[in-house]
Amino acid sequence: MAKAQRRITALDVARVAGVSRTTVSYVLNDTPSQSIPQETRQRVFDAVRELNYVPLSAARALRRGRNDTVLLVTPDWPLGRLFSLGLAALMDELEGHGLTLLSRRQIPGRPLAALWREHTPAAVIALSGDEADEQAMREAGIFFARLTSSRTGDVVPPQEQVGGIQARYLAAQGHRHLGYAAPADERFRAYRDPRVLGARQACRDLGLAAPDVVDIDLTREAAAAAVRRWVNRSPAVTGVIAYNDEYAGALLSGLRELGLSAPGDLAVIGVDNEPLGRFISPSLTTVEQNHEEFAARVAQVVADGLAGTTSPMPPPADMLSLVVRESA
Amino acid sequence: MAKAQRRITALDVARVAGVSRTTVSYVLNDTPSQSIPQETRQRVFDAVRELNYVPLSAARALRRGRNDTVLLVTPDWPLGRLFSLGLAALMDELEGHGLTLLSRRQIPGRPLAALWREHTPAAVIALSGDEADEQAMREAGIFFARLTSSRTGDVVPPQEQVGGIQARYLAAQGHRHLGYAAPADERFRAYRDPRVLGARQACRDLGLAAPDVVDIDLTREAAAAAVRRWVNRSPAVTGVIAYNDEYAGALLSGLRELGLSAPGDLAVIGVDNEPLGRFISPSLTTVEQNHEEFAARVAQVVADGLAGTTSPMPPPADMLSLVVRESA
DNA sequence: TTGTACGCGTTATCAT
DNA sequence: ATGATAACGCGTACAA
Repeated sequence: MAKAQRRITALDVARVAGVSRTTVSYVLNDTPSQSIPQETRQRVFDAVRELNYVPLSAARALRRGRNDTVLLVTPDWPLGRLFSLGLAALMDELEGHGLTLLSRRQIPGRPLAALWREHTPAAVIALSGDEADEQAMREAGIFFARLTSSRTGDVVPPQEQVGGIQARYLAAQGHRHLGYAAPADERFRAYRDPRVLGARQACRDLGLAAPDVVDIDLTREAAAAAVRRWVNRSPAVTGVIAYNDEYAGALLSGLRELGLSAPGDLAVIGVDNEPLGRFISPSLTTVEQNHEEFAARVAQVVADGLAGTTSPMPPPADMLSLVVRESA
Repeated sequence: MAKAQRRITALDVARVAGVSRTTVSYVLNDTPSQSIPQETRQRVFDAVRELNYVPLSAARALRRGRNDTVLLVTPDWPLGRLFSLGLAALMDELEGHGLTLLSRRQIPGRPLAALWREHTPAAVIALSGDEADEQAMREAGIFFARLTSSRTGDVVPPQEQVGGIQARYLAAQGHRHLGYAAPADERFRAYRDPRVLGARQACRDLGLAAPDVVDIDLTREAAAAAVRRWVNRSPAVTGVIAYNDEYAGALLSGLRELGLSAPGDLAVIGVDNEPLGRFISPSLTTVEQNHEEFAARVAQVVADGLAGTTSPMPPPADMLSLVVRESA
């Protein structure tokens, strides 16, 4: 039985390759200030393969002062669908850039600094962040990507735009009086408020009355009640913006219960392009947030930031697409 | 302007607290073999707070030979919905145990060892793994959690059980001749095959004929064609198992196109409990895989494994629940 | 071109 | 009960 065997270090590689440990390091990091003959390099590579040597990230990090990782700081409220699904994609994208994603939850009281001081990542991704935090990280040489920022532009699609797209589409279909089915659940505030705001702004820009916002629970009964309110209103609401496809589904269900249908009696538009939306009747018109595109964009911003390249950062609206079907 | 300031180390804490570095380390890790007077401990804690000291994980890892991280090795085929959604939850759960999740994609050619040798995690989570890999990790003192294992029992719900539950439910509703709507897309093989197998086994156990498996694309037309085949068969198929809710939705849509309906003409049961399933008509009967429970279970297994506790590992079937609605 | 030597911050062994 | 000191593996200035 083999005794618990020692780790294979760069020194072992050096011995096998018949060079010094320094040379191994130079070759593996191809240090620009050193020129190693090709033959020597090959000997090192051969030894690496033979020994299955892999550098210990902890030692690298200790020495270089930073890890080849990206720290994702997640908020304490529940992540939306865009984020949950984008997470796996983000990991892949970053790995393509030689980076490993690790994530920690943001504790409201605790300062952000505690997290990156502990992990010393190459970059930090956060939904939002103090000016002070950002400054401190800059000084520490850590690239900081803030996903939502009113000043520098967002990486994440501004939720205002989501509401705006919905409102404009309904208006384009001839609807003059809109409703908004918003979640009563407080936990969705972070998404709900900007979406409602965006819809309201779009209506104002279009010269329409502000949408009639109704907070509903996610039940057919609550949805039916809202529908009744809208159709009986005068002037009647003819198009309604749903917070997401789930709420849109509830509205469709409520309409059926009342013997009404979309889009004739009430047009409905959702958000998220849930898989079932295309198979229901009427099929659901919706706004899709492409989470893979989202992940790719975030990864690109980080990679560019680390490379010192000024990230092009095209408008995030590209990540939003309108999926027109039958319900509106 | 402050010059790029030095890191705050345990030595700084020691100086402020008026003790030695060693004592600081003892207090912070409360080393069992040492008993430090309460007053000294407090002085150390105060100094830590005052200086906002946070231990550098890289240095810890280098010295202790392992990180406080869990390495998730993901397969190279696309992760299912259970996994994608469970990922965020898994991160949270592990953080609750003082662990940080980091993930790397499994490269088919590359040995698993390259990954954990580099990161030296406390534990590794993988979908599957060599016997040799497992052995090597055991020797290296790394806990290995294999999510699917035919021998030791799975952490992830066996997909065979999913198919079994679906088949048994339909049988309990009186259906004697079943169909299975499977994805034609090759990328779903890893889930598709065990689910079909489970359904087939359940049918055999129940004395039913094997389900008529039809591979379909995710379109209404393909679904309608399959439906036509089933209802015209003799004996007619009266209940059909869908690979997931999306395929179930396609079937429902196909039924409508043919002027038929569920469950009267053909009962349909799905998998995943997609959000829209409860609002469509007929509402969708389905098997739910609770991804949060899944994440919690995985985290528990890892935490128990690290603590040396023998994990209780109750049957993963708890993670599956039947959601009975109208469609079957 | 290659080798020697030091330090990164922490934990653990051994004295005191 | 506390302190001095030696590793952990790697990168790099400097010497040869």
